[in-house]
Amino acid sequence: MKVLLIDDDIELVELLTEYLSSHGFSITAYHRGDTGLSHAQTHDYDVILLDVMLPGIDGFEVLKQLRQTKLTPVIMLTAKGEDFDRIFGLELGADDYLAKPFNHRELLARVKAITRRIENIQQLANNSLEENGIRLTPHTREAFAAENKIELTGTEFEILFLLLNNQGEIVSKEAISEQVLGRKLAPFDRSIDMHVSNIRKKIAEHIEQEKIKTVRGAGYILLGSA
Amino acid sequence: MKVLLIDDDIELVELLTEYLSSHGFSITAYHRGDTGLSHAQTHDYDVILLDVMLPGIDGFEVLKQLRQTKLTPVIMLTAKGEDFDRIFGLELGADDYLAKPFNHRELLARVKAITRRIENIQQLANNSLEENGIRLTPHTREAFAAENKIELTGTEFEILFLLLNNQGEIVSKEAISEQVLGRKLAPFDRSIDMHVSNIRKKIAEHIEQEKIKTVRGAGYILLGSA
DNA sequence: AAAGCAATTTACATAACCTTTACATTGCTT
DNA sequence: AAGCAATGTAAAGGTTATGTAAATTGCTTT
Repeated sequence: MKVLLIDDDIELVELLTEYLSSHGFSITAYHRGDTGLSHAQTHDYDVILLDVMLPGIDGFEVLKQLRQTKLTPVIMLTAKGEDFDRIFGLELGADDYLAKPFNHRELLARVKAITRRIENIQQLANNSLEENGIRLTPHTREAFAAENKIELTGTEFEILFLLLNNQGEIVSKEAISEQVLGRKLAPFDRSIDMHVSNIRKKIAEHIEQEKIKTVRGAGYILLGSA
Repeated sequence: MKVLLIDDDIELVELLTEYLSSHGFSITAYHRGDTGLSHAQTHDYDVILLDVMLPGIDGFEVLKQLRQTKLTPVIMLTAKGEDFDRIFGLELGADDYLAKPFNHRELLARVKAITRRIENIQQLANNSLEENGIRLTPHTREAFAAENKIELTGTEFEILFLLLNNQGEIVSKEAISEQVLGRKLAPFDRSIDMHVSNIRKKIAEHIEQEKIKTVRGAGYILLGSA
């Protein structure tokens, strides 16, 4: 994870660099608005930490110009006692703010939250739910096993989707019947067994290890990655 | 811009509806988590404002379930004094949060900030769309398949246009009926099937590969480049 | 009113696919 | 080991959605 830090407080920059580095981030720092901006415009970061009060051009202006070309998430940092216009920041496209002096742990939490959110959005933009070699994209109803496309029928897709959403947990046949087939499970209804059998067959063409485990008397489980 | 508001505070809902309406948004409101969720899952909004404390199911659960199928940006609203786990909300895929009581201008700024960001992301995604051999010019209503002009009727053009704008995604017959034909899809209405059949025939004169795929029980999908 | 189109409906063929049946197998209990 | 219930699955059956030619309707133009 790459973080760009634009702040003229040398001491703070050093502290943060050390702290974030020790948590697995790689940090690049600039101390002026103008130079920081041109660097940000030409390089890709996962998050930018941007001080409001900066030599060169101020943080708001940096954000405004940056937003004309980049969507990189920005957390704005405000100096102690500084009168910060949060609404203005939001309108310019800031993603979060933090008032100095701030707790390092809180900064870390926010950076992580933002990077995770970006990941989530990208994942959702691909529309995929990926786990242990099984990937489903609800939007297009496509399914992949170990990156090989498999053709599932509507019901098969829904069942696998349900299992994937409850990965590692037992899903009862009753639940599958009600949620996917839309009816109560009748005593000798073997329909779900058949669907599961067919799904397994299709997955097995690409993945050797059995993914859908039967829990006798209880239901089915989609095994987790471990 | 369409906003879905899920909040059980009737008074707040009325105030917000009035305020946001006056700024050009159209508002739909639900007062329970369960009903709000099922509506959100089946309709498209630009932003969802979601209260955390809700009758039915709580806001976190609504968000979690919604995120399984929809990308709609969500701003979470927290009641006064409520202990809100912000990081948890972000992890579930919330896009922002706001503590009550909040300033209306701030809410508006955040809604606008989010819709703008989403637009940007969508724009970026569209720019990377590859050519798939189908080209429509809405202005002159001309259609081309592999650069050969094809003659489409008005309805055919509209349907193909809709599919193209949702390239790679399933478009249901219901959606086509409502958006193109301007009426609800009736039980034995085969009109859309015929239009699709005719469009396919015309495309097939110039492109061998089937472009419009049927997803049984779900709708049609215009395939991307691959 | 006839002609010309486009949209829709009808009618039937076909394909997809869900379910049932039937029998084999597994796993648990006694 | 026997017995029983649950599960696996191939094959058959039946239902529903879809494809499409052809007829019909509806609208506009001539």
